Amino acid sequence: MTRPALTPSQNRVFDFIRSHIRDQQTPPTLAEIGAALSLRSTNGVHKLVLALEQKGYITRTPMVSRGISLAESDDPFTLTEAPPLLPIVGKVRSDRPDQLRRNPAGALVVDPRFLGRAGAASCIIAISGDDGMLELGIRRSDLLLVEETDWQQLLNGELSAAIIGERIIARRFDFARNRFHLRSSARGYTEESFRADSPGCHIIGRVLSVMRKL
Amino acid sequence: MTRPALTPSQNRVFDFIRSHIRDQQTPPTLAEIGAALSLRSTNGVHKLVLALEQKGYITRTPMVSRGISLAESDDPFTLTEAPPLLPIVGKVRSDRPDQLRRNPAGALVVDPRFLGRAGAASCIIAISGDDGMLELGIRRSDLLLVEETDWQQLLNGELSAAIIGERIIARRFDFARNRFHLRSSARGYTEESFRADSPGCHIIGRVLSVMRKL
DNA sequence: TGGATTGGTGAATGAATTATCACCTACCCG
DNA sequence: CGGGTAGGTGATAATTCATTCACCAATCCA
Repeated sequence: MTRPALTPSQNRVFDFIRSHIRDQQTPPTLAEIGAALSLRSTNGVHKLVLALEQKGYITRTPMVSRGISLAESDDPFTLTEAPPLLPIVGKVRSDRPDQLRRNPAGALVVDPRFLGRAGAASCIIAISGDDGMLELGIRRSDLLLVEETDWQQLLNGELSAAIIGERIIARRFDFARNRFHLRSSARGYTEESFRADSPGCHIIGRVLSVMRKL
Repeated sequence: MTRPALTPSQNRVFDFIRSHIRDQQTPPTLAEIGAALSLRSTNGVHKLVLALEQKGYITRTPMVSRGISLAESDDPFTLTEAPPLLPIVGKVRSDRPDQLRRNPAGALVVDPRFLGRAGAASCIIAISGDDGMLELGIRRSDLLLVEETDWQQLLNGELSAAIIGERIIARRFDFARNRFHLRSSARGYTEESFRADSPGCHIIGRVLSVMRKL
């Protein structure tokens, strides 16, 4: 990270930007920077900011107000890339799968490694509604990290999350003769199967991780 | 902090604002909020944001782009403060418990809620070495979030993590007649017991959470 | 039934903000 | 001296963004 040294003026601008983000929770506008350094013209600021960008101290988004962000690697503030914050799904019904992200019951910070190759945007946290996968160590009210996918993407035998009625459950997924077969691995649970277009069953995606607070 | 409850729509907006600030380091514009919630008009967003302000969830600066900030009281903690990064314990031996944090095999970001009342400084991530707590949904190689405590602090029956030899296991803890009794909940595992000062067994603390990447 | 609340669409207006142009000053350096 | 670089003023164009108005639909409740 050997970036070119900053001139005194550039240093003042950079310091101001950094503290503004920390204190105000938002980057400054060019005019605000100018006011802080007693500059009458935003153009002077513009050039200084441009220099900061070229030297790799900040990143800018063109034509966006306050489109300044600190370059990675700078200070503890941006140093750790913000870990994913996934929505926890609330009440849903199998016939309204579009409502999955509608009423999040909150959000959960997860380690990015739990996502595997999946993007954070396609992942949600669902709460297991039964003990049907007990042998696999998944219990009622466990937190399931689910990658949303079409059921067409699932391989037979993959661990999937599905909405049955108003309950979200984890099951092994199999597709055959136009029907889903949801296999449990716990004694006392029988296999359930649904027509692929049944409103009583919606496949959310594949289960990537399980978490539980004791 | 008894603020009026939020409607589902307001909740979605609030969550989006919070995560936007969190990972973009800048509050969203009305248009950005609208895009995220699939609203065509910024006016709808404007009204929702207005409601959030009136209910005391956010503060706004008029006529300022991105002039939204989270109201105090919405725990500035989880927001500003980076989520806990806990060390993952590497190889250890029961007779050298002081080496627990010596050679961490990495670190894991966890949601602060998994810690319960425990401080992040006293918590570590250990890897379960067997299936002795299968009935509880804990399996070999699961990640255990353990609060380090003296065994004297543990209540009988609490779920604890212990080092036996070179393996870390989760067990129910009981103390009687100067001996630890580590009870398994899985068939095929028998209770083990150790003298309180046995070098073959070290109690790490209590297990607060379990996580597993599939 | 009728009104209040909430959440929308769509469009228009103006303030806020960024980008850019012309031109100036000071300083360092070959 | 001449030229390059950094930093500045001032003005203006271009775009983003917040605000506001008119109107609509669903829901809840008296």
